[in-house]
Amino acid sequence: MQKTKLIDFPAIKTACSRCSLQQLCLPQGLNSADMERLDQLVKRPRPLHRGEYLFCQGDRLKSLYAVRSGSFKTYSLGEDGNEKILGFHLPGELLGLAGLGHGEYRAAASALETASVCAVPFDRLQDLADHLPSLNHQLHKIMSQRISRDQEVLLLLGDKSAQERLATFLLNISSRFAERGFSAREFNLSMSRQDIANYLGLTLETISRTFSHLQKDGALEVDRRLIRIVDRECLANIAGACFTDASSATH
Amino acid sequence: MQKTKLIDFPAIKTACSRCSLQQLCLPQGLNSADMERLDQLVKRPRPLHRGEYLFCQGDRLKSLYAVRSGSFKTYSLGEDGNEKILGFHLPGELLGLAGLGHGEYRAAASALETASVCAVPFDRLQDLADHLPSLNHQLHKIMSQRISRDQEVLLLLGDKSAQERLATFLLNISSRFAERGFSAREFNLSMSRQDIANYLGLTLETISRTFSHLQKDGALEVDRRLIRIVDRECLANIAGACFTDASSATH
DNA sequence: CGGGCACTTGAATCATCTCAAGGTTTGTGG
DNA sequence: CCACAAACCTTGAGATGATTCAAGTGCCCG
Repeated sequence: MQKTKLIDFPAIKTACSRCSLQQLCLPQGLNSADMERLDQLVKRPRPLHRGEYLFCQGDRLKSLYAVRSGSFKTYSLGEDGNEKILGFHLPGELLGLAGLGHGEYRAAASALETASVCAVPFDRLQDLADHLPSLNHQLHKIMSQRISRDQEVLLLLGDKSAQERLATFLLNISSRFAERGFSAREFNLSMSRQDIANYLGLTLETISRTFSHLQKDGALEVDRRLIRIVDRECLANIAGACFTDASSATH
Repeated sequence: MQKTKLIDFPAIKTACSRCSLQQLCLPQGLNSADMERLDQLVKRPRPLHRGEYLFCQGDRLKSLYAVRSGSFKTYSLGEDGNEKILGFHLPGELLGLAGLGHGEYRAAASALETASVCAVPFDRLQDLADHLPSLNHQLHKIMSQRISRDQEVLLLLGDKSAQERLATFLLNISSRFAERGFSAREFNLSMSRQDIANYLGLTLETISRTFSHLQKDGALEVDRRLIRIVDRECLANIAGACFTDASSATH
């Protein structure tokens, strides 16, 4: 009874064709007829709260997910039980791609804050892609970009110092916020220091000290999880100039 | 005149349908008619010598390459000029995938030893994939597996010690050799200590010391680049058991 | 045979980690 | 609304694993 209301209401409000994330997401480059067909596959489950799982490592892969709002972390669990964070995911980004070749999710995904997703049943997406070259190419593109993004992280973890890693991380987050229409200068991190440390291959204490240091250098102002980039150039220098964001606005 | 001979001869000898790498490579899962169509796209350029480039970072992406024999490294060049190695590539593996979303290669690839490849013009591959779902799905699968393989490397670089990294690396190489019909116990590394160090985010000296240490512990016998795994279990324990290869033969 | 390159080993240094204590914010129940 | 606990963050001091610098060996190729 009530169920119908609860499902339909957000479905109408968030059709791909009206979604502000269209250009960052799966429908990018699709004409409106194709987008409509994609839209029919998409389910929009109830929002998740901080800490809830979207999927777990080893679950059978049923759907790919596009982040609609909020943010997620994906992480792999070692048998010693401790997690290693593989990535943070903002609206418009796809989750579950690594599982596609194995039929099961390769990592767990959990919400860092209240968050919602679009779920796309994978087999139906693949069927549709078989008939819509434009969708298929977009899928190729997204997967390829994911490969090159992961490789940038390899670069980061390869031989950079704590300062370089954190500075690069912040610039990366900043430009991803900017792409989504938020401020590149000032933003709230949705993840804890512990999560950042884990992701960057450092300890919580080192992250904390490095934040203090960047602040003392005048590159940042830090207030708990609120970050303001005061001197972007300084930060970029510290990052080792390996990060050149020609595009990002100072919005 | 002579050109014709030189091109045709290897082309006949190495059609996908007769290639021993079929099951590891792009044609996996294709029926013979489809494989034939793929085969018609494939060019097989002259072999490369040690140190020669297959492509450079920033080159316009024309083809994907499948390693046919020998091995390659892919690496990204920082503007400070030093390289960061992103991966080592054995026969059957695809090169160039990260560039597909950008239209240009994101890293350089050079031969570690005399090596040959199959070149697949990317736009024609994409056209063909648009009409052959089985090929398309295989492409998805390969890209997805690449994402999850890269993520395993993130795990490795995240918080492992030098010993854990090198042990994991060797077990990984070993099982990849085994998949290709070579010995899992004894093999020649095609890359230098410097390359291994770079890849694992360590220094040359640390790699050298760690080899000595693993040898002293009785896990390995090392003679220059010839590695014999003496005590696989010991090596796996050192690797942190994060590496479980249920399948690999002791061939 | 000689020169160069790849590798090994040692000793000192340094960045990050570990351990430990203290502070601040947030949420909860009285 | 306050008191308290839990979670999160900061800072310090000492330990440690990897790096750097330096010397030396052995192998390959001309």
